[in-house]
Amino acid sequence: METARRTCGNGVYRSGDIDRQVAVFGWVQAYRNHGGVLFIDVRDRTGFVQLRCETDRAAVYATALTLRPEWVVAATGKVISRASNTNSKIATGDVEIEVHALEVLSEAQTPPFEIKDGVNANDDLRLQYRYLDLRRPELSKNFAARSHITQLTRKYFIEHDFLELETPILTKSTPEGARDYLVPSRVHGGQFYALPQSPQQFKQLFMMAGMDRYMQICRCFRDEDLRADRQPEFTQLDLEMSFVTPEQLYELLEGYVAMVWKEFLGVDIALPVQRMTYAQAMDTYGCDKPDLRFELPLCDITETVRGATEFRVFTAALESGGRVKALALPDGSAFTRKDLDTTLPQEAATHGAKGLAWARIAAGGEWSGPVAKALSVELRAELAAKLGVGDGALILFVADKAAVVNASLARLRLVAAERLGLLLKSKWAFLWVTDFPMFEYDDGEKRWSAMHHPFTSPRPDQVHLLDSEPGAVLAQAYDLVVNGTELGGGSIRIHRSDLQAKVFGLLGLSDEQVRDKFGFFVDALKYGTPPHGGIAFGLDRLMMLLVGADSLRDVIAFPKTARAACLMSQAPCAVDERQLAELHIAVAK
RNA sequence: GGAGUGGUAGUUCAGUUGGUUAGAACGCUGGCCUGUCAAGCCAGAGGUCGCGGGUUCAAGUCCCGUCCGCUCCGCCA
Repeated sequence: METARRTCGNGVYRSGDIDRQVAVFGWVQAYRNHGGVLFIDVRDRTGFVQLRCETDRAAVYATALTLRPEWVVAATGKVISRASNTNSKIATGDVEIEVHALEVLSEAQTPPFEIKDGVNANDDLRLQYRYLDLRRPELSKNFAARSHITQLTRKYFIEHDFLELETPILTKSTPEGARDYLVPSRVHGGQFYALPQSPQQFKQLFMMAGMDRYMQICRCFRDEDLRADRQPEFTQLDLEMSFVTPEQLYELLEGYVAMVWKEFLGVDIALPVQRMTYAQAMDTYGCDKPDLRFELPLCDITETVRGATEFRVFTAALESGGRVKALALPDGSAFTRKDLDTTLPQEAATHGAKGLAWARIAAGGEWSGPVAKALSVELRAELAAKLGVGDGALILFVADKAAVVNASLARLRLVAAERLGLLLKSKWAFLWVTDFPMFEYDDGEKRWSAMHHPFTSPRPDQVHLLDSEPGAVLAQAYDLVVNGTELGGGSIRIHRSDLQAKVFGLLGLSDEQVRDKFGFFVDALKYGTPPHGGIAFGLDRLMMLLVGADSLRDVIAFPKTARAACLMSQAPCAVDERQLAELHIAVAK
């Protein structure tokens, strides 16, 4: 029977199949023995169907009695109606297979956890037995979805005249950016390749080569610490176009996400997507990827409180050049005294805030809370008006350096939204964040570093500021944010070698470093480079959003742990001396 | 590098102020059962309380160290 032809997926049998002679293959998900009749649910990735084995077929019944969960079986028989015993909770619940022959193809040890949805096994156990976890329908459906999305993606961009092109995995380590994963060269002792953090330079070289429109679904590697939405290797939808403006890119990519949301979720996205500058986002929401499924804006009250209160927390922050911002919740009743004294300050503290001040406005306009008594009646009225809140409101204040104020209030905004039930998975808020600064100052290294990457073009109207005021220069860079997740980011690139040289100089790279690290690239720029730009989408994060996963591990088939290990294969691991010797490597003890 | 949190049966968990033989559910094994579909009923087996050290008459429980999972900060152009 191993050679019999499978009729179809187990989850697709319906009443229209009744009386068909069929062959069913799959894993035993459950068996229910009623003495004279025995039911077996046989699963594959399409679902499961119920086999019915009866004592009057002695060989079938004898085999059925031996079955255990996760054994692999083959059965032939006839699709029959369940008559009065249909089960509407199951897709195949109208029918069952009357088994005429049954064969065990593989026995299975008892698995370390049950293979069914809603399983609560520990993450480490699930990762160790990933191949078993992947049998669970709620996980395997994510990978069918992923396949669907990659096909839709290729189709969309090929239809828009893109070429799908490949770039090297063994490439060159560059300064700037994330820590590289290095690969030692056997042939060139003491030298190393780097795995790509992204194909950035190669895709620009494709533009210089006249490829015009490039796309790739490619793996990228960054040796940095992990998060729920960050793995050391991840998949990017990588794009680059010649002779393109940001407006054209927005239009193309809005078309892409609209197509994906429509095809996969049946959801119509309102186009065009809302836009906001980086400066607006930081001012209003305290972060560069605001979740706009809900409002709850932050309000800068620095100038309102300056000179108007003796409240030490505020005055101390002002004296050292800091800011005071407020997050006003029109209805604060969801927050207890314990939240205000403990939970919320702890959240704020993870982002550097030394404390959290708060005030409630009771019915009748009476203010209470630790801050209230330090605020005059006039100031209270002014704040309430500025924040647009009245009776029942809760106001959270953070006073500190601007970066701390923004980060901690942005965090509290999300905590509050979660508590208030505003993080709806059925709601989609798309946003382009534009006009990022070119550079941010690296206090540790005492130099400017590129906010996006060193190939990002300044806005044409900003070039003249490069010499005088690099911190103020705005870039032609943009991020696409969905429900507070940075889904993708890109920029118009520098296509003139003199401008590129200037930017490298501002980043503190010497001519020698530029020649050594980017020599081929700056040479290429001199041979007729078209204006070009592009974007990269995090495909894994896109999948997280589409399937509603809370972790990248649910959309990456064989993911790594928070310490970048694979619990299944036990990578990374030591290698033997002989391998190291070939690579001219000695491990420091 | 830092902070938080978790680790007890195959699995998920409970385990009080340190005190008798560490429990439950599911799973597993055996038996019964002809309409279940989270099948049901009966019986049974199953424990290095992550690991190491310490305090104590006595440690799953307290202390110190360490390993591993998860979340977050730093980091991630």
